Amino acid sequence: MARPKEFDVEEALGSAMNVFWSNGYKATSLGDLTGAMGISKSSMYETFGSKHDLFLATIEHYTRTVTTQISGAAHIDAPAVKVIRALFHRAVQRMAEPNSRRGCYLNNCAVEVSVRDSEAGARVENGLDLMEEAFYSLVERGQREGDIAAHHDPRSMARFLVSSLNGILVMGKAHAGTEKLNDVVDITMNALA
Amino acid sequence: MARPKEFDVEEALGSAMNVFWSNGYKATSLGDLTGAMGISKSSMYETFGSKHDLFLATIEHYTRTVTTQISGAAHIDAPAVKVIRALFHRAVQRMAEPNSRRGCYLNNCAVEVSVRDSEAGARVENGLDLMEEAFYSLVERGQREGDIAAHHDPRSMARFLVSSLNGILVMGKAHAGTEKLNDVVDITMNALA
DNA sequence: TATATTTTGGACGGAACGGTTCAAAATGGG
DNA sequence: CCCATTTTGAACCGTTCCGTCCAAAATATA
Repeated sequence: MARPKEFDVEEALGSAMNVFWSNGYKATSLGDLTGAMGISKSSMYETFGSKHDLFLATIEHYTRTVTTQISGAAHIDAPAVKVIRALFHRAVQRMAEPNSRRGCYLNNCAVEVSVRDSEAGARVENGLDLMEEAFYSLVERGQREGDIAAHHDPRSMARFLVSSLNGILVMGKAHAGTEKLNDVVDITMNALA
Repeated sequence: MARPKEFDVEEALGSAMNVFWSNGYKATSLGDLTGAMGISKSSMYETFGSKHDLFLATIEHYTRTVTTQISGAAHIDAPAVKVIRALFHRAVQRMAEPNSRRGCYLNNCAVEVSVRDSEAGARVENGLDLMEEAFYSLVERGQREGDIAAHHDPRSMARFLVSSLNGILVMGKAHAGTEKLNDVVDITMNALA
């Protein structure tokens, strides 16, 4: 038989995503990518096709990981509102760590390329929809638990949460401190009541 | 005497800003810029110094225009909450027009370059602070008028509004429709009460 | 060992990029 | 007309970039 693949495709995808995430699409060179992925340029083209194809794959990769992450948190045995608040606080905390101030990958992609790159745009839209879906089930549970006012449309509320989270992450890119961001989180959580 | 300047510097600055706004910093070439500005490469370097210097100048230019715009709206003879709502609705409407789906320039700059370009980052931060200041006076007025609950800290509320607006604009980059965005606006406005 | 496949590194091409420089043309006031 | 200044276009440099290609080395199975 033949020589088997030596590198884990999914792991290389994650490394590439991290570079795009930190630097953006245009500012990332092939050298940056292959360096982080730990493979040669030849293998990259063989496996993923092109820089752009690789980019699209990283968006899907991110969507896969982040939605399972939120969904995982949703099944924690705690009131839904507490879970939501924890998700927001963790996001704020991330923005305070100097090496993690990258925000949401979908957010970054939406801003940098979504309008001009329809292939990337479609994947970003899909990813945000799945994020909304994850929040949707949390909102529904919060309403059943009585912590979120029943008169709210859970669909709109889920959208509001996704939008707010993205807004907070953008603010975190410009402002360093976490206090300002936590103020915003508090008001956001009050809107659920 | 000498030959006078033939092009309006402020106007050229606006044209350059529009290109950066639509394409991002990295994806914008000198040709794109000089083409839109209607001047030669030589004149551009003579007047602005470099692509990066020009970029920084456009951020300041945007801050100048957008803050005077919001401050202008703030002096309209209408309840402050109505003014705020109108500002949000206009932003949503802009995202529906195919050629205006560019979001907030400060937002775009924050996402694309703020973390790695400290010079740009400082200017973005300053711009967002001034936006917050414009909303702050609106919130204070809204509280005096009785439309915004007095127990809210106006500073935090102003931050919340800036953050929410940015979140909505990011969502608008991925999702085409305005209905979803208006849902978010409604919930945001409810948070003021 | 022979075979099939993966991986690598490097070379290469063609293009685009940012930035510099210069000479010539254009312009308006003295 | 003369002069100071602006504007232009083009040429040029060195760099970086994406993508292609290939031959050699590495590897696991039969």
